[in-house]
Amino acid sequence: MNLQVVAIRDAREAPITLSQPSLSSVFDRQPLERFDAGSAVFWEGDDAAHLFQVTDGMLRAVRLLSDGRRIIVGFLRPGDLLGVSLKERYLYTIEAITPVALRRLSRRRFEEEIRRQPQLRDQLFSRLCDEMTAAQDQTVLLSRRSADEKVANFLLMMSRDEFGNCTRILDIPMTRLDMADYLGMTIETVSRTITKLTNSGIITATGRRSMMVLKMDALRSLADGDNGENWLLPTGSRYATA
Amino acid sequence: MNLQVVAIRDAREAPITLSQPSLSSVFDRQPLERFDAGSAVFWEGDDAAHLFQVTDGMLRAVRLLSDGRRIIVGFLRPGDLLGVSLKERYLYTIEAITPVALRRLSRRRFEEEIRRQPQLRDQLFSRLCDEMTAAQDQTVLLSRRSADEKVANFLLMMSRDEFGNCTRILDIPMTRLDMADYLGMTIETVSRTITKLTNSGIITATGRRSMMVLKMDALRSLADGDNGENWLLPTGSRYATA
DNA sequence: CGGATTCTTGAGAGCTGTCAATCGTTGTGG
DNA sequence: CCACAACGATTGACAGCTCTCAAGAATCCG
Repeated sequence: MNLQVVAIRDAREAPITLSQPSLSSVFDRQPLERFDAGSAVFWEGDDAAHLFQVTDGMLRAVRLLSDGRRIIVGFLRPGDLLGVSLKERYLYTIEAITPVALRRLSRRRFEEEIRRQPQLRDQLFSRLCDEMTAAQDQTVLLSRRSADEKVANFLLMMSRDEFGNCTRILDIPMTRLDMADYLGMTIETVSRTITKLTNSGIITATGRRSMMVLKMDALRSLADGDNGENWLLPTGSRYATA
Repeated sequence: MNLQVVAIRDAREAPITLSQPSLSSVFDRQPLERFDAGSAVFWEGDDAAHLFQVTDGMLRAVRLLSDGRRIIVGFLRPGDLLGVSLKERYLYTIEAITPVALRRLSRRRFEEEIRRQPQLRDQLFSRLCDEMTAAQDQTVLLSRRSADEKVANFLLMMSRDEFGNCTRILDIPMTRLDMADYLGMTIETVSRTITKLTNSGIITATGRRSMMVLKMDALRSLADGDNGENWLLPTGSRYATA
């Protein structure tokens, strides 16, 4: 569920034959570059001279508003492409949340490859369309959903690995502030919501930055906004809404 | 500020030479089709068999969530293309707000034209990128801004004509519900906010569905979230925040 | 161990949503 | 031309949710 130009997730469904190069394959020969946690790969406003493919680790795409508000446009994981744009300058800052490994390609060379291989252009185009519908969904999530729904959706997003499979054990490398700035909330509300989910037995903390989903169904129905069935407090049910 | 695949606004900056056909020129020979206000051009889930270019009037792109919530993804004006997608089915319903005139092209023919003229593909690609950054801005607008800021931004959007020029006289053909579902608010809050803007002398109603901007600067600073300078109540200033 | 950072928790206020009543306009039919 | 219904818009009262401000707890790192 990455946003827009932020990250173009490569197709993983179809096995790639040698005669049908994939978008990510153009990065294959590039050397690995490593960035420490907290360091920036590029800054908003920089000359958009390179594209990167994430090989390992997690990053965040950050935008700063004129009034100082900070917005996280998306999180990036292995397989994502970043820096795809037809603009002259990057529209957001990319920062490493964990130590990361990337492969870099100059924009010039990337565009050459795209030009040389029309299939790549089709792939890119198709990926852009997918990203846009994802952006639409994110817009809906942010504008019309409660804190519970937002956090539930976020946890579900984190529960999917890079291949789309669903795991019960979540690795949450980002801080509460990152989550808040991604979901359009404050860190306090994020914290309170997670506490509520924990108290209701839907999730349990297994470490400082990891947790486990105990009731995946409950989490899913929360994420969809099915608030009718009081999921909170199996006994006592102070919050009964029926 | 149209969203994503919803509407692809054609380039208007550069004059188009005959040897450099524009995206919209492929529609030029198509006959005009007219739709009454309130009627639908196509429905969410329909086979995405056609593309349309808006010639006259205003439309809305609507999505319905599983729980019944209604979301307006964008408004469409003359010059906009709609139905652009690589998906099999339309992702939203298009309804005419006013009487509209459209030109229709089958998707097959549109794709043929795109294939035949690589420049068109470039234009389309570039337009998609623009729309995605617009979608990003819309996401920010919805997630992190107050009712005042949302409405101010909406009015500014409506104050721009199809060529990007700014007018003081606004034509607002859509209902409060449309605005509410676009901005992620309720009709009551929309109404209250507009009343507040009117009382503060920033806008004034000139008709049932039209208004005039009296203080464009104030509207702009509101839209940007500059809430520090108490714009409300020129005298009395109950709302002083300094 | 001590400081810095992050996270949690609490109390209170403000904003927006909900419910409900009223007003104004539009359109229809007598 | 007026009465009336239908619809949209406005306004009010109230509740609930989220933010703000603040303090304290937990964790990390030197």
